[in-house]
Amino acid sequence: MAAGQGGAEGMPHGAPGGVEQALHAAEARCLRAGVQLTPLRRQVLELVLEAEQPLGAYALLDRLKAQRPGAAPPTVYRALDFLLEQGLIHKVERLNAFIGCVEAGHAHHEGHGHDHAHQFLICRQCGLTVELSDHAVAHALDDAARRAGFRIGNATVEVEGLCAGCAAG
Amino acid sequence: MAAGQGGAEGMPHGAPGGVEQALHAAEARCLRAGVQLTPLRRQVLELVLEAEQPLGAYALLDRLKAQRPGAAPPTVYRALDFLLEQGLIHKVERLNAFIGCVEAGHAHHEGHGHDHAHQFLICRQCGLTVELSDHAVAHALDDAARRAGFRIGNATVEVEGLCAGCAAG
DNA sequence: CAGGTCGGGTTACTATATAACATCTGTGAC
DNA sequence: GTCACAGATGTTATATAGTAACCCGACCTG
Ligand SMILES: [Zn+2]
Ligand SMILES: [Zn+2]
Ligand SMILES: [Zn+2]
Ligand SMILES: [Zn+2]
Repeated sequence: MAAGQGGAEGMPHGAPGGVEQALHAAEARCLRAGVQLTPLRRQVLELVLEAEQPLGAYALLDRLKAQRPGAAPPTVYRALDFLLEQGLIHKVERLNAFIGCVEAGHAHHEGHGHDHAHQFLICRQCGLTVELSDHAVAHALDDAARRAGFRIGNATVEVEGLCAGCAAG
Repeated sequence: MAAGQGGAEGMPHGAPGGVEQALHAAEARCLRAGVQLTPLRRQVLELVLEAEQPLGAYALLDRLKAQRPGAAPPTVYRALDFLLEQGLIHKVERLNAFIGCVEAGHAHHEGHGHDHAHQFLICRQCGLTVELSDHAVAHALDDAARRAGFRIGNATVEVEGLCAGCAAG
């Protein structure tokens, strides 16, 4: 954790006021999917979206406790499971942390539901984490797996490196 | 953990008697690198290589205790750190588990040392885990990262799916 | 009013990983 | 020789991540 870590109002990856917009999109999406984006789930999603870096479950729990003193690990894990199932967030395996899906708000992707092909670029210095949806990567991986006789499911693709800012500065 | 989990004498990914060969290759490699493949580290490497599936640190610890009753978590984690640094094993992030590097014994790769580009295919049903070194995947990832302004470091690429055997049966 | 489903509270626990300090052993300086 | 140092391991305690199990209230349905 090196760079700007604003409390609750940090500047997320997408847009400054994009959190509210993303929350509304998530509500609409859950409505269409016939699942409930309850206040708790919405709160957890909001916490994930507000952070400009992936947050661990216990970091989320700490923040959640401010609004919901009784919160315990299962509280946050259940909400995270739901959000993962709905494709609203992703887990970054290398960090044991969670981050909002950048595609979740895009109308033209709403058909996908969960598990679209994605990749993460993680800056080792400032922690900046960027989500890509690179088709070339997805296809190369698909081909390679097929050649090995595998029927493909979800893929975890996470690259550690230096972001443009940190490489320059 | 679903399929055949032979005790200490399982059939590894490569060859039946390949474990001894791999251990000798590892010794030679460490010698050349000027680092010590101590008995403890060698034992841990052997345990990793004997399993035909990735093993978690505590599973390794249990097996290690049979030979080394005093072993504790740091014992095995330190050995694993060493083996990771030397490129003799990899960590499978999705499983929090460790597996021998298939390249480690290949003479023509010995120059690389650690962190060669690799990918894992993990069967969700039988746990079979296969390591690939697909250049097309590596290049696609490299390109994508470059376009995003990232200077690339290590990549974690892990695909969950069904192996040929499980897809057929 | 049952009886079912779902979300969530609560407690306790398991699993994964590391910090910190102690001990031992070999090596080179003096 | 012995002092100082580095590397490897032992030892104890703790931090971090994730789950199981049980309960309870809200809601719907017959
Ligand atoms: Zn996404
Ligand atoms: Zn950076
Ligand atoms: Zn490898
Ligand atoms: Zn299989």
